[in-house]
Amino acid sequence: MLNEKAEGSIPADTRTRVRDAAEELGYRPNATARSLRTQRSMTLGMVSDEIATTPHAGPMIQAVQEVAARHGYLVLLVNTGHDELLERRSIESLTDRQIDGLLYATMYHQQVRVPDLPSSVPLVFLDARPVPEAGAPLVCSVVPDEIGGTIAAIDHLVQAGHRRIGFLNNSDPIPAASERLEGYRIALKKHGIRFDATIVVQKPDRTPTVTKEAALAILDRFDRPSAMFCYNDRMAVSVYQAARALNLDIPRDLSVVGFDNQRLIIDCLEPELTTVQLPHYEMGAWAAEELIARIADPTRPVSAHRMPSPLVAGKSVAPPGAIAR
Amino acid sequence: MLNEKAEGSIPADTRTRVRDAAEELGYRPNATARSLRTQRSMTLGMVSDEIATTPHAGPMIQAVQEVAARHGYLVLLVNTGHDELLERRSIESLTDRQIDGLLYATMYHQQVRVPDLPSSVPLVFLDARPVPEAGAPLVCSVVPDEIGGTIAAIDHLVQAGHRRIGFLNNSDPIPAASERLEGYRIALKKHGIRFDATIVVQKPDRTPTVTKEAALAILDRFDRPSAMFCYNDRMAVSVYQAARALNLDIPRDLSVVGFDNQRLIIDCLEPELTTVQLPHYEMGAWAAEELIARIADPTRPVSAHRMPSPLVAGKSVAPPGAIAR
DNA sequence: AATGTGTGATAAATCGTTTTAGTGAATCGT
DNA sequence: ACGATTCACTAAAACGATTTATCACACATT
Repeated sequence: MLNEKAEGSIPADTRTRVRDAAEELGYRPNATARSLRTQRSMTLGMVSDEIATTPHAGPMIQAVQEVAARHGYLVLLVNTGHDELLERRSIESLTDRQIDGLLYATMYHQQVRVPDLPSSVPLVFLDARPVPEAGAPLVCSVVPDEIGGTIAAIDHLVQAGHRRIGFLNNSDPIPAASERLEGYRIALKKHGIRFDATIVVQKPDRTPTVTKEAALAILDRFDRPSAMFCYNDRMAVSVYQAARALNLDIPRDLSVVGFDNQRLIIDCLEPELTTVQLPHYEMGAWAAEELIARIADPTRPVSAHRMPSPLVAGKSVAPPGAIAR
Repeated sequence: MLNEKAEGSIPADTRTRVRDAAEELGYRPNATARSLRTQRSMTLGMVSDEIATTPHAGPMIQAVQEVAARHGYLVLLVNTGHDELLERRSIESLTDRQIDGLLYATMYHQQVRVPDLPSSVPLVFLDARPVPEAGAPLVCSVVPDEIGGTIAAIDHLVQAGHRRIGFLNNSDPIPAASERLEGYRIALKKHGIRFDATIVVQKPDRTPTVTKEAALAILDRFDRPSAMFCYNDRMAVSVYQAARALNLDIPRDLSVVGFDNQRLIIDCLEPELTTVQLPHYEMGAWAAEELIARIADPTRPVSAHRMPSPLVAGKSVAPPGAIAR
């Protein structure tokens, strides 16, 4: 009676009277009963490996949440750490609650197995890609355009006049690292610059001292690069520290470009770091939109989207000085 | 039949046979139907003002999520920004879904009005306190012990030998700022140190340049303090930058203590910043536990908890040098 | 032996909606 | 004016579990 379906059928004044009365009494339809009857819960499930440890989470969750709200959905959030059992149980728990769709998010660009899930539940990967297995079901995904972002960074440095550009990369076996290396090679080739393995180093992330030593090793040489491209902003911090230790002024003696656009880090750095934006918000929004569209039309073609990663200019890039020519 | 209630009644082998069959068929009880009948959804609602803009969110959400999972609950997360209408609609949407309890979180210690909510739904404030109004309903809350944390910081500095301790505070009208100022006064008094308004300055947060200028103004004087206590780690960054501009070595010429223990920031600073931990994880866990306990027993007495904020020692504190005596 | 008590199994009611079915009246076409 | 179709409205069924009611039967007590 209170729904809009039977449009012309009821006299307008009656309808408004009833509606007013309902308003008056504070009537709210019981969503649980409605879900039970309609088999739709207007709820999206979101599972992710970790939320707290990485600072990327915020914008992604925020975006998913906003898009969901705009379409009348709410988001059930679960983070499972890397506990397989917990993950399985969480997903069961979500499907028990009749979620209309599931977002599977990881906190950095990663390859993951496709979780078991009733095939009736639409699924979208967020900042993750299905590991390419034979017979694995196709599933929608959105990841950052690592290669494009890297090329933008190198282009920017080359345009500033740099030809000798070092790369401090992450050694972990993840797409983010390998694709940025690939982008680096592509960009060098594009500009006719020879790849020099002596100024490319891969170190595990999360050990600032190791990173700093690696940066020192590259920078404390007569043929040091005039610019450093870093896997992320945190590693760029180590480069800043190494540069200071060697009395190199940024950007006069050394240009630096990071990755992530972590404002918290960048605000600590003088001069402000030039970096590449990881489009977490945009990916979250895309994934949520895609999922909701897929709920409406489960047959729509699956797509693997790469979200552009634009350069964010700071003040850490300048033409190379006289020394590093 | 599949529940554990009728314990001794059914022969053991029959029960296991039935259970195995259920397992085999992949039977899962429909949580929606169960909720409808039992009026319990095993779901907690969590609304917060903002998630993405502040980096505190992670540990709080994580803790809530973990505790909830441990008790068999899932968390419906909504963030409303500062949109009153959206907040009201979100809370309605949550109660429509029969949530068993609601966490109302803010991203920094704040006073908030108590949201309207059916009185049957237990409510706990997280990092927020109800604004003290006449006739306002009492509600559980957990906030950081700002005063205790501040005292710990000042004690630490005094123990290192400092007597002239500046304070760079936030000027926003929020409990975090006023209570830290209160803690500062209490700690000084405790150690018999006179309050000197010329080395206490309050500036709005989020404007690093203003903060840096304020720090410069305090430090570029013959009677500059030998130590600075800062409202948060971000402000401490400005102090570091001011100190460098003035050629003051930290900690030799100036000791610094921050607040928040933001690892992302602290990892950027040399030397490592001594700071005070804001117990986000612990508060989240407490709030979730309290909420779940309150669901089980709605009559339990309301409590306003203050979570200890311990000092986290870095390398930015040393005995005062000869100059600043 | 008759009554009362406990027990295990089966049937029915319930939760609050949506959806379908059904009913009588009104409208329409020929 | 009669049969057919539409229409507004009421009643009932369905969603899938839990909870309560019913009932027959065995057992124990007086």
